[in-house]
Amino acid sequence: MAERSVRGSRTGRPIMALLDLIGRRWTLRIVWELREAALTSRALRAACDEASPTVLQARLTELRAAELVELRKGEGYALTPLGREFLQAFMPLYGFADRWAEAAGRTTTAG
Amino acid sequence: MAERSVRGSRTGRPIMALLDLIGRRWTLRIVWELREAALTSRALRAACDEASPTVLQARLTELRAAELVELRKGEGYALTPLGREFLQAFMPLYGFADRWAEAAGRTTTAG
DNA sequence: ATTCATCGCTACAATTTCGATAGCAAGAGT
DNA sequence: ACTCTTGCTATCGAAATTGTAGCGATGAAT
Repeated sequence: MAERSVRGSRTGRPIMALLDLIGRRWTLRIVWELREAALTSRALRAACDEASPTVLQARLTELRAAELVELRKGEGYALTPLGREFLQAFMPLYGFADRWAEAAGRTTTAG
Repeated sequence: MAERSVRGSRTGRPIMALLDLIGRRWTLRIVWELREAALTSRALRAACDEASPTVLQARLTELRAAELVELRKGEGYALTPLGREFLQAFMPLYGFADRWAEAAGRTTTAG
């Protein structure tokens, strides 16, 4: 089977492709900001701390090719069913983030 | 509380810090390659498709600061308990990757 | 003690990517 | 036609990544 257009990691294992896709700036953030509702490109930009449209557009193109995000006429960008499935699989990390901030934050940064 | 040294996303929410940490090239890959056993810096490099030691070292420093990875004398790099907890929270995405390759691969790439 | 291999790690230049700003073409409403 | 918003592109300086070479330290064998 042909490989998705992801950089490096030519092992063919899906996890590598996924690791590569989400291991880019703003990719995860974009998915995260779309978790509740569809956002127009500008609303999304605002949600992402006014990140430059250059990168945002590049990431959105990648996410659309990956079928995690789609552009709906009159609504803006939204998660596809597959995208929502991804988000669901990602959620445990949201919970971990809190425990991590609690544990690591206590010892590394000032408490 | 002082913020972890993560780029951007000054919201203070742990998830943003985590999103930012793992949204960098090779970060997730490194954690992934350490999932089973400790690896020396060179073994890790080999596992990561001979990625340049410059980035690897930078990511390892970040991961050590985040207390997800530690350097053990005579063993090399290994996941900390917190790192293993992270990996556990990440595992659902491993399962998703397969479904994703199945679903998206069928429509985007040749099938 | 000297050789040798391996370890974690760094220097450096070239390339790639990102960031910030400005602006375009298309569509809807007036 | 005018205005406003939307998705998207252009440009260029700044920053990150890549690729290669090599450092000092450590441990084992001679």
